[in-house]
Amino acid sequence: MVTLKDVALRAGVTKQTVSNVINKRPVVKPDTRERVERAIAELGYTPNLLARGLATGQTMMVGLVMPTIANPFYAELVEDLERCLEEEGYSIALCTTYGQPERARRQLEILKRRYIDGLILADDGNVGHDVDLLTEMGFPFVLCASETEIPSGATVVTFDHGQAGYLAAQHLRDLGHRDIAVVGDLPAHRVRLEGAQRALAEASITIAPSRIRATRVSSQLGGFEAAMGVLTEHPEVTGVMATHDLLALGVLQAAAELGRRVPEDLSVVGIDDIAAANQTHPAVTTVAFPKQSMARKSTEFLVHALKSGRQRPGVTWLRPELVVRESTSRLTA
Amino acid sequence: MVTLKDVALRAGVTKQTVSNVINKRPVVKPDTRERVERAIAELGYTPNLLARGLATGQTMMVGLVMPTIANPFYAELVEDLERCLEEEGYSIALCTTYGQPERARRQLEILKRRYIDGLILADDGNVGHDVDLLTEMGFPFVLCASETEIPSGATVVTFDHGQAGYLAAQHLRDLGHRDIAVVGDLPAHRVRLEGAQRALAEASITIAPSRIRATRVSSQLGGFEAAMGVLTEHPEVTGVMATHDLLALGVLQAAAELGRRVPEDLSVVGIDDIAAANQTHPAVTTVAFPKQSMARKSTEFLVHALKSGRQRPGVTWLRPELVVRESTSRLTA
DNA sequence: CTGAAAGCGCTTACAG
DNA sequence: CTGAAAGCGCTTACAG
Repeated sequence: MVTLKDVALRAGVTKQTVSNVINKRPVVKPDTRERVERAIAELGYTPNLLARGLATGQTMMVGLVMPTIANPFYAELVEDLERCLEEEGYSIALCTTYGQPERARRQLEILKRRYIDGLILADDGNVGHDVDLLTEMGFPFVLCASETEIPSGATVVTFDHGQAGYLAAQHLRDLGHRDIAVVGDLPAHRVRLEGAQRALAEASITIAPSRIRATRVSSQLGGFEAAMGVLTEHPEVTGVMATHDLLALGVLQAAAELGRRVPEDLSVVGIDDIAAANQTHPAVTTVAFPKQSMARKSTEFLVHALKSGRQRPGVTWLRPELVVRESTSRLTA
Repeated sequence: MVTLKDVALRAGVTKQTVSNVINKRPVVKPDTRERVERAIAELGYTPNLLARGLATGQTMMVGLVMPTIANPFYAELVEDLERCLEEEGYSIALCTTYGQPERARRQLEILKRRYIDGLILADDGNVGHDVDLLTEMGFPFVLCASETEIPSGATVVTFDHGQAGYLAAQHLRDLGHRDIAVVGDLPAHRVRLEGAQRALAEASITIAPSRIRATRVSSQLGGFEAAMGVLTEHPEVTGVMATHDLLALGVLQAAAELGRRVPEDLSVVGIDDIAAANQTHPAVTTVAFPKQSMARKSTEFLVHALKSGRQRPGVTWLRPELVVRESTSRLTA
């Protein structure tokens, strides 16, 4: 393995000068610089990041703490973050917690010993309680918050879930739907439901309690079951809002099972915009969360904290957007 | 930040002795050991992994190079690997390549500079060509191979894709199906198709070329389109094998669209056993790849190479397993 | 079983 | 603009 010393020897200068060249310090005479650069190229030298990290206290690694990447949402967030962080020269150490606080703590302990520069964590509602722990660990961090309570005193980037519900319901309302059912991951998605109710209230529509169906499990299957129930009991429903896309996929299946054509007989709208939502037939109209903005903002805040040396607490709200596809249409009758 | 020195000072010994205690070298007198351990606890000392890495050449990090974790298969593999590696004390640095060789090369370059201990890469058919590059980089690596050509000279863990196709088709065959269609990601999944043909040949069944449909895109939508085509043109088909589960989901949708009940009118079998396959209604019968075994084996080989100091080239084949769910049934008249 | 010294490969003041 | 020295926090022979 070739080191600074080898390069210095070859170029006939000291390690210091080589270091100056590498770090682009404008104190090296042009011809010296060129000699050093030639030696670097000839030897194929690349700095040992470990040694540099030890010397400078900067490892150029950031830790990513996620509940699970088996959930496409987090997987995509990780990829977006990786791209953003890469541009800034950072590599990522990945830790998944499976929502287990004790596991999260252990992972953080290890990251601390590795002296990563900073941390981006997706709040699954557990880690948020550890803001104190995180703060006392001493390195900058940014929280990508889920729908659960927004922790204070931290730098947080989060989505406006109420607005998402609002947009989904507003869309159904504007298409003329009046008898609307909700298939939802409740009470977790309470805020989304409230947003929907707000949109409908503007047209003096209320969702009958009998039309609001909490799912047994938060999956496609759960959406299927809930939709089978509500659509069988209340066939007059013309629009269904699912509080997330996986449920919407289940609603689609229930509609097929019951012989109701989507969107001709039934409009279905979801929230999240997972990839699968655009893979079904018909493709699902949904409300997209700007994941890429979340990645970009989080990176921006973290890098700022890293460079300035101090963290700027506060909450940044990201606005969701309606994506109209094929599963919704104007009420005809 | 508390260091070895602080502990040594507090315990009234030298750094060497503290190091001996930490590394559990059985050369420390019991009461000295206890004194040191008390000091460690009181100070809350944990070794700086960066410094240790520089001194020993062991960072206890392994790099994971994956095409993308947006594909649930790789995401789950990463999680399984994380769990296995964690048990051995390793953290993971994640790199996604998006199947771009040039990107992969850049990522490897950075990992090299970080002096990770070893590498596990999922072969997306690109990285396999870089066995030479990898070998010359000098650290141990294990390849989790995809269906494409198996690189030689490396330590490889892979699935028997032919066997997967065999099991899927054998299942349909044993249920009495004779007119079988294939919806496939071809030619990529050629080996799976050949396995299927082998199983059917045992019962003197051949798949008519008109029944083999390559998908336009390798997604649920692609499966839908291909199935619509083949089922419309050949309504006498009673069983469909999809070369992977995402396609099978599309086949299910096509069946619904065409008013054919699954499994009463049509049996559908997939391959992969992605989570979604067990979320649909009906749940998809499929052939599962033992991802966890892949993670365990890969970790085992890597750790062995790390400890023994040399890599043992060779290919390990992992056998898939049939998982019977609701989308297949015996052919009735 | 314990102590003093050198080294891992960098960077960073500090003289010249 | 360049050189000699100390230091980041560990580990590892090597004496005692």
